[in-house]
Amino acid sequence: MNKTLRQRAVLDVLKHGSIASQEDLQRLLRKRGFKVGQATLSRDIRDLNLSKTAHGYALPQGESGAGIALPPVSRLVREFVLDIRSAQNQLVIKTIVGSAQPVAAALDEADWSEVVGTIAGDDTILIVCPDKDDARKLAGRIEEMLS
Amino acid sequence: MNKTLRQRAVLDVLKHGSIASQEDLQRLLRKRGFKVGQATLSRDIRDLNLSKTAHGYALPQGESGAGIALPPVSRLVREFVLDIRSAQNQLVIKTIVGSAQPVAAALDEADWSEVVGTIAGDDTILIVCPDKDDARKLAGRIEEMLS
DNA sequence: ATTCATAATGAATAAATATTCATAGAAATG
DNA sequence: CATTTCTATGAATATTTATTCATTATGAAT
Repeated sequence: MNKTLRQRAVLDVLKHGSIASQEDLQRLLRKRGFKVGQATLSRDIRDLNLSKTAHGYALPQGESGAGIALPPVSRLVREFVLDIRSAQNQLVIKTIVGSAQPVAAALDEADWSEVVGTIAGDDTILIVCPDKDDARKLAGRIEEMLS
Repeated sequence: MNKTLRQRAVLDVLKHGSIASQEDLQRLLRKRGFKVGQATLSRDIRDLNLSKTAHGYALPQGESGAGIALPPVSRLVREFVLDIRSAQNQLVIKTIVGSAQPVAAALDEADWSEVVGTIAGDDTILIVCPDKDDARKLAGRIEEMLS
């Protein structure tokens, strides 16, 4: 039961390919480890203000970037991140199992200058920063979110 | 059987209120004299690139103003306008019966500087222009479309 | 005008989506 | 801890939308 992560995944899926139906979406989400019913997706789509066009579901127009009512990254971090360590220009983040992927995606999307790129396994994220200072700065920022 | 006018009417209806379903749309179109089945509306919606949001059908985003694939005003004029006369700063246009309203709406939307406003009955449109010259100019332009 | 092709359409139906109803799990409250 | 509330969810279902299959108009070409 994890609405937050799932809805982020929905948006992410949308960015990649075009989704013709909720059944499609259901299949793609299952690949990412989200096993949900069609009814729930119908609700997610409403919550995220997606619209259905002849070519599939689309992000809402006006809004900058993505969904209107998205919980902020900080909420994700607080909920799923267990530990943060920096080493050189890198950051290693431990999450509860299964959440690394989506949390990494969210951090990516946050589009912070300190983040060059991320790689996520099952419960570990590696973030590459431009340099040592950025890594520490980013670690600090994320740690604050944990409080 | 009049796809062109009907699709314009669909867009016009959209501008006014929000349409939650094709059944809604069907009802509103009937009021305007278009009697069509749901299947046809489903097709119109596809043709016009409308999208369905949580708050009803909406115009496509990117495009300027309205629908992408709309037949031009000229096509409407050629098909439905029978006669044009100018008098002072006014223009009187005769159409085949029942088409005056939608043709007038289309002329309105064309947003030409010569058109101050329009009033349409059943088979007659009155267009008010800023002055005599404009009326003649507009008459000329519309007459050309008839060829 | 007759024939042929194409487009538009509705009825019936298939497919997709939204909603209702019931349940289970969290979070708050006493 | 027990109780109450609230949220998220799925299964079943209702509603809505898309498509299929004929059928009828419209137009072009001879």
